[in-house]
Amino acid sequence: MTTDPATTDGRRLRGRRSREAILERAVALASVEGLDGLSLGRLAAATGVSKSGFFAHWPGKEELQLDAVEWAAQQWVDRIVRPGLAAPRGVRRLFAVHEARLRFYTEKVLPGGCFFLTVQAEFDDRPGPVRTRVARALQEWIAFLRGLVAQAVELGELPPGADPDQLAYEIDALGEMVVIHSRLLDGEEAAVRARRAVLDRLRALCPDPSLLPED
Amino acid sequence: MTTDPATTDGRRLRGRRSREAILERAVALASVEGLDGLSLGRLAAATGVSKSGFFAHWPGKEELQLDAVEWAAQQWVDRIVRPGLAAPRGVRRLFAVHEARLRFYTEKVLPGGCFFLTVQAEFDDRPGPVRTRVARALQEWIAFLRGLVAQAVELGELPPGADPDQLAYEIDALGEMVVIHSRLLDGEEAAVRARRAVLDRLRALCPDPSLLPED
DNA sequence: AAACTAAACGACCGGTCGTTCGTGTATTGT
DNA sequence: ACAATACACGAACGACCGGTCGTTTAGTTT
Repeated sequence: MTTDPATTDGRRLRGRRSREAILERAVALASVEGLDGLSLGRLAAATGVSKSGFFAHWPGKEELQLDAVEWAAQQWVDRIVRPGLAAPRGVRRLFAVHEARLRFYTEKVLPGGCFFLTVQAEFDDRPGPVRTRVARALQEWIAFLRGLVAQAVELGELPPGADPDQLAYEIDALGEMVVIHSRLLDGEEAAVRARRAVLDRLRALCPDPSLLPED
Repeated sequence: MTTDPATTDGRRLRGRRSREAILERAVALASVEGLDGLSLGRLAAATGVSKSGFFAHWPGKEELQLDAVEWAAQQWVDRIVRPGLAAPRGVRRLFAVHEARLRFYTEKVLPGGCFFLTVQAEFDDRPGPVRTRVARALQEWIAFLRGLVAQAVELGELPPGADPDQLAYEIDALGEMVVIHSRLLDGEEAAVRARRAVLDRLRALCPDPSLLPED
């Protein structure tokens, strides 16, 4: 039987619910205005709670920001990493992850397009715990991509000379800039170009052309 | 003889000087904190003028922001476009522009790395005159890159099938993301990878390998 | 039913924001 | 010499910021 008060106590349950609702809204709003641009007053209005109610969950704004990064990272894993892992190891998985990311953008899951782009640009020059946490998230994402490339090399689906760090950078850069280009100029064309770029790059390297779509 | 009061009147001269000094500092500070994150109070302290002194030059903050974008665009032309035009037409000019941009980042001309990355991420979801102006700047930059690609195609230095829009997107994305990667994780490695990526891409397309460096 | 506890509230704090206003001070034209 | 002009200033404004306070509401325990 479950006797953990955190799951049986109705008060704490209610608290956890609103905590999660707040974090979800915070990530969505921060994808537009940034974690610092987001004000507690407006976040309160958007979630329907009072401003002072926040301080029952977090001692200050910075702790809320850190939890928002955590929440966004989890969302990224759920929406991009995990679906990608459904594809078979090698270049197909690598490309599936890239496509999952592009889908994340074109489906407009977040109103601002990408939480991490906004927050990375916001905090890359502002030392502190938030920057540290954001840097770790980027580092883990790049390490994940690098691992997928290395796996593809081991499987012989990419040539032994392929540099995992190099390819991971290229795939990330081509994917991330879709957000800015699509929102500021093209609409959907940027995602098509980011897909095309990575697809051509991988097809040029992969000895087995049947592993990747032609277009 | 010059009788234009704007250049002979010592008062207006002094005004223009401080106006330009303010804009230069504004662009530098906005590359770190963004155009909205930048406060007039701190900008005043950084330039040594009083906060109220701004309103002798601009009716409000938004007009200052618009002029800052203009100033940054001019700086971009001076530092990246014009030096690139010194190279001979074709793939060499295209690559020279890319390298000039990477140099702009690695030389830390702006304390935040790139004014436009910060401001694009800040305003891509905020309608208004600033967003419009920023979008135009990006559009002009992409059009410039596209023109360089088209020119290289005409010269036979890139195959007729090369898509200028596609290549312009790739080169911009690979270059821009250097800012985030270098500041958040790698240091200088991101610039090396961005250079390598574009160089390999162009060398793979260019029929004359002598036009581009080997490494 | 009384005692306790977690969550959420409204009112308010000091501080900073962008902006306005009245004044001072050089430099200019007459 | 003396207004007129252009720039810059200090003081102050209302709005909003993150954060604190004492209190109320809802759920649990005994």
